[in-house]
Amino acid sequence: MTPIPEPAKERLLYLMRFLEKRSGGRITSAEVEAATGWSSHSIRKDISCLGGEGGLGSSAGYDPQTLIPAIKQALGLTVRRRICVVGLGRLGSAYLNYQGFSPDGEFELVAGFDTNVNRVEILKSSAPLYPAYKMAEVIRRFRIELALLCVPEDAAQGAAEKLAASGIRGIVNFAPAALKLQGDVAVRNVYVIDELRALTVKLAGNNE
Amino acid sequence: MTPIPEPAKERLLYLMRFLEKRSGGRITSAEVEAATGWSSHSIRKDISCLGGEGGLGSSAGYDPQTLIPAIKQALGLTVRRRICVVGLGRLGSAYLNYQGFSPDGEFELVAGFDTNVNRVEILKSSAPLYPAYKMAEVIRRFRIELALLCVPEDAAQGAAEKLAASGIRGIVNFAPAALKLQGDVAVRNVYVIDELRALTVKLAGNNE
DNA sequence: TTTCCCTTGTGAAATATTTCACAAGGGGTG
DNA sequence: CACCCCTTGTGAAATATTTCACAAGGGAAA
Repeated sequence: MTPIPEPAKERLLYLMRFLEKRSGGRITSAEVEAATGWSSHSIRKDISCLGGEGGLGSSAGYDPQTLIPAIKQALGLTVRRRICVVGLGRLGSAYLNYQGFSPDGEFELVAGFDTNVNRVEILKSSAPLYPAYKMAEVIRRFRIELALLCVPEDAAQGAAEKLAASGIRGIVNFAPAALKLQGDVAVRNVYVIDELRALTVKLAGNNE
Repeated sequence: MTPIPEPAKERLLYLMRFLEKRSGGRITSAEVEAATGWSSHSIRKDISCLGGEGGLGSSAGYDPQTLIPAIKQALGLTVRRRICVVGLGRLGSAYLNYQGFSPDGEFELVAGFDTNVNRVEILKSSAPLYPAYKMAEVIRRFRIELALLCVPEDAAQGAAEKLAASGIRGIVNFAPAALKLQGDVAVRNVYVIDELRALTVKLAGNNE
């Protein structure tokens, strides 16, 4: 089968979230267009990448109950992954207590790390917390695959290297640093200033 | 001049951040390739979109001192914008105290809002806090253009509509909701589960 | 000065992605 | 059943983006 275009993957991810939140029965490409702004053409094309899995049949439109698993399947979101939070400052502890990581969900939060031993002892959390020097050991022991990197900017590169050396497979980087890593560690950068800048770029673009 | 491709804008934004953090003199497209993984060809092409502004001349490579302002200029990042935080839970208060929004920087944080009046009174913050019902008034009075939307999922759509009605121009949405808004409000969605999923998709893609 | 090496800038070719147009098919209604 | 309306699926055309190849030019060294 022809590979799924990169932009289509991003759209399918977003569509999946939209479907998960939405109640109601079958959904048409026109409804998705109204909700997202993408053309109904591209939505149908994206869904057709899933390999004929999508809806059609009894009534018109797609059945979310069928479509969501089809997207997960096509995108490889079928196995559960264990994750950890590195850096337990304001942002890190916000994610530590985030309710979206349920033990029976897609992602299971199994550890938090911080260099500050005090913090590790004082913070309360449903996941166990460890001092940073135990990172490699804990990541290996629990087979943690993904990390939320929430340390300050100047510690980000060092912490990322430690994570990579411990065998982590992917990092969501919240620090404003351009991480440079050996090996095949996937990185997604999330940085609020860049998001604000991107909004500004869109605004400026509208005036042309 | 030919418009800047959308993917190029994202790269330029990232490149700008990289340059801001980097010390040292002129930078070559080869160095950017090593740091980011993009081909040096596309980097040169991106920079050439800036309209001949980039480096060349005295020594080889680009001068960051010239390049950064050129990118800002081309992308329309020249005016300062006032921003606010809506929803002062864990995530919202993390951003309330984020040091990256300096009064003399690109973005100035001038207000925080929450429906919980208690929180508004108790939290300490360098920006003034207001109860949610004053949102429209405060946004208009201070000409706030952008918002960080940090409310819980079920309050997101309502708060976003209120923001839109108050004349906000752009929203960074941290809630797992697909916002649907009238008018020309720009939206960027930031959702940690989607980022984790995107990492998983990359990992799955590597095994093919 | 001349030569060599390393760089950028850019039109053209190769790819990738989106948009389009229309065939095909289900379901309800008369 | 026959018709109509509304939907999806998809090859082909139109665009957009990336990659390539190479001309051009600065700087250092002999």
